[in-house]
Amino acid sequence: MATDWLSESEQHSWRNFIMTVHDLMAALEADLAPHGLTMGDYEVLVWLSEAEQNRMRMCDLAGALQLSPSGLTRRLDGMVKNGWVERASCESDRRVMWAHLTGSGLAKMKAVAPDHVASVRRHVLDPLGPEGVAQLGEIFGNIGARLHDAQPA
Amino acid sequence: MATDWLSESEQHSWRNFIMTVHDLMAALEADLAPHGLTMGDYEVLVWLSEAEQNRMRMCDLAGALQLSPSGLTRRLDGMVKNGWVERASCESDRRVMWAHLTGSGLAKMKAVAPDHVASVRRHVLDPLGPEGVAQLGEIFGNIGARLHDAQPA
DNA sequence: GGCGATTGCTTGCGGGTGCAACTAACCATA
DNA sequence: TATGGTTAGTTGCACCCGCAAGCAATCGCC
Repeated sequence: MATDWLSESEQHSWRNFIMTVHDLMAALEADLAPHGLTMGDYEVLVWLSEAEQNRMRMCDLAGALQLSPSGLTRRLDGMVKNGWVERASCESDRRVMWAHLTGSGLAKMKAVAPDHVASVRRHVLDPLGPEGVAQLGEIFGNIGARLHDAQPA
Repeated sequence: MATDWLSESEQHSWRNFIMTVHDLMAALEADLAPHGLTMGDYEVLVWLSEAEQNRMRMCDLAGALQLSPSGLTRRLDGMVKNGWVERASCESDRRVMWAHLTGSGLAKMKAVAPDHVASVRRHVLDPLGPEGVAQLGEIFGNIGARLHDAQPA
């Protein structure tokens, strides 16, 4: 039966996906490394730069980054040390810590973004073309929809 | 210019991909966890079970798993401790260590595979349908081809 | 045959992450 | 107001991983 194992073409697609994702992430990390940051750092910069007043609550940021609370604490430690982010306590709820993008962090973001965008273009968007990019979005939209349907139940 | 940043649709596709991959891997890991192994462990079982005489040289296995030599050493440590894999020295080249799948490891593989296959079907193949699966393979084939073209140069 | 270069694997070390436990603060209800 | 439950964030611990160093064995070339 087709349900007990994968057909040859299914297996080909699946393994292609699994192995290429690994290489792709490594390539993106490698392109970002000369700038002194990781993909994780970059995503912090992106989210904070797009946030109102360039700041987010730790818990919201952790959710956005798909990171555990402790994971975010440690990641921010590094970014604070680099001067890209500041912690600020919240007046209205003293449990909350704001992660606030500094001017230096915003400058870093603007300096690095073009390179990273070019990297994504080179490794992903250009090889796929507009049609492939649309398919990529649709495919992972479908997978994500199924995932989020099942989980919160 | 379109080359300095991503269009809205490009950004949508890209973020959808990045975030869903994270959730997808977490879901696959979670489905595998009750069996007492990780995706990494499972992949070792797959490669060794498909290998000639159920064994591979460490360096070849590391390449197959996209793992550094030290990473493989540690992963095998765990699998040896669980009795799924044995190390065996090679007669013809005494630098080489064979990673050899034990009977217990093969049994584990056969016991777990149907569940994992079902997990992949549920989270990926079913939501996409045959056409989507083919697109998935093509997309990452294209990305992978571009990656491997550039690197070895 | 011999010696430098290469290959295969392991170990030390540091970085990144999640889980569980903990503290602090907020909230809801009596 | 008092108390139990919830939420936000940090810290301790363990795990996984890659890099660099080290060691052993093999290969290549004189």
